[in-house]
Amino acid sequence: MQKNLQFKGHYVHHGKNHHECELEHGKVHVFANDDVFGSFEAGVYTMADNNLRIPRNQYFSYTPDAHIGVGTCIGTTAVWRMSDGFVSPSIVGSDIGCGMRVHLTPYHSSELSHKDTLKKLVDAIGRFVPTNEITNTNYSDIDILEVVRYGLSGLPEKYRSDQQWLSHVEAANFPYDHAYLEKLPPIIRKYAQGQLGSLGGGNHFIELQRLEIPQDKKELAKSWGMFDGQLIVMIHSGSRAWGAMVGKEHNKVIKAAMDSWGISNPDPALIYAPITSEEGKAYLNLMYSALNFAVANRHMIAFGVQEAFREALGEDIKLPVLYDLMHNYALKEFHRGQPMLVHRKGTTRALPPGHFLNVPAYKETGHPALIPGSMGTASYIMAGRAEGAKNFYSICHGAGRLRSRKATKALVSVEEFQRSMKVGLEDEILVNHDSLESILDECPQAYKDVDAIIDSVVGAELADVVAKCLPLAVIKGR
DNA sequence: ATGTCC
Repeated sequence: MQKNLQFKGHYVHHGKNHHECELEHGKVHVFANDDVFGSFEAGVYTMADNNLRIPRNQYFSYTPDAHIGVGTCIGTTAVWRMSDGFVSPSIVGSDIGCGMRVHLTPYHSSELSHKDTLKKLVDAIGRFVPTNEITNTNYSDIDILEVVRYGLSGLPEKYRSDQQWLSHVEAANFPYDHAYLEKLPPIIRKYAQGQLGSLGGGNHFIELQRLEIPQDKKELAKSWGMFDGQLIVMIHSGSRAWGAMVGKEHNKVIKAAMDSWGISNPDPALIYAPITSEEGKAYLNLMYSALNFAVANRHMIAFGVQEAFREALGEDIKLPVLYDLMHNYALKEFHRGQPMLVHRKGTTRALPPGHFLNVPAYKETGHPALIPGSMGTASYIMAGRAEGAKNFYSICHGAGRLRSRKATKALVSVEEFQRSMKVGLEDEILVNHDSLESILDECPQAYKDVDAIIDSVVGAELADVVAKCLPLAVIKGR
């Protein structure tokens, strides 16, 4: 048996980068290479054990980017049967529907790599896509109720920007019982109306990136419309105040219900309800409203980016969407012959070629799985493998935070951050902030090494790298 | 993550 300094219990080595750790209340599957596995903090196992106290869990795992979160680690895949299982706002995460989107451009990065051009683009994107908490994007012709009811299909015709706008997304619209919308505080609609198409803060970003495609993936990449050196736009955002409020409200309601049911957990922040309970149903229905908002929000961010390209470059170009998917949600999926509720908190679905859940456009190849790195480091576009079935087709969602925002600010200097962004050098990564101080907690030193995370996933045969995406410029909120 | 805190 291999040694893991952090995990004291018994574990089975299942295959390369796949460990099954026995805890008091069940098992957690960990997908990580030896270095990453050895670096896991002890607290993630306590957290797993608390989660495994939730009755009738069918599967629980960590991707290599796993780290401590509220109630449940970010990097968790947790599965219950629909018939007798549980739904947990804590295992969805606070930013419901948080996810990734990539748009392709017709440009080779060398055409736009001049600093003045990039600066112009960054500046324009900053104006067309607000980032602040209090935003007013002024899409007054969009009915926010239509958006949360029907997702992308609730957007007016004029915002349907390209041929692929509805077909190249993980989910354009989640149907649910709209009567539950009446239970939300009315003020939420006002916030949402002003926030649609805005980026938000924290780890959310828009990046201009350059593709680097491995030799053996050139053909697949070409079939996805990608080429070596291509300039692409990567977007990371979620459901803004709408999802935050849905989560907050139901945390309170379900917490009270747990008390009345006599359910308790060592971690008071871990909240869960039977799927068939009224509280569980209410959360699931409104979670879908947040997923609808999130995908429409990313679509509208991309709309703003396209307007910015048009203004900055003076060309009427199209930026077709490659794909849009989420890494914070609970989805009903059929696995092992029955309907299951698959929670992914900071994990990304990567369906393999031929899988029936793929959208038609990617049925043959599997869909692109979009994995962001930290600021100043590479992001990745992956493709799922059939072997991913062992983890319910979940892979990592990014680099994964290494240290808290507070600890990062105490440890890393602005100068170190500037060096990471190559400030002053020829290949400086442009940022939409005059000073990096206000976003110091987002520096690469705050995150794990994304290359080690990707190596873990590839080694575990969950997915392959189709393209490495190198950052040229980044737009962040604060 | 979040109109970031009752």
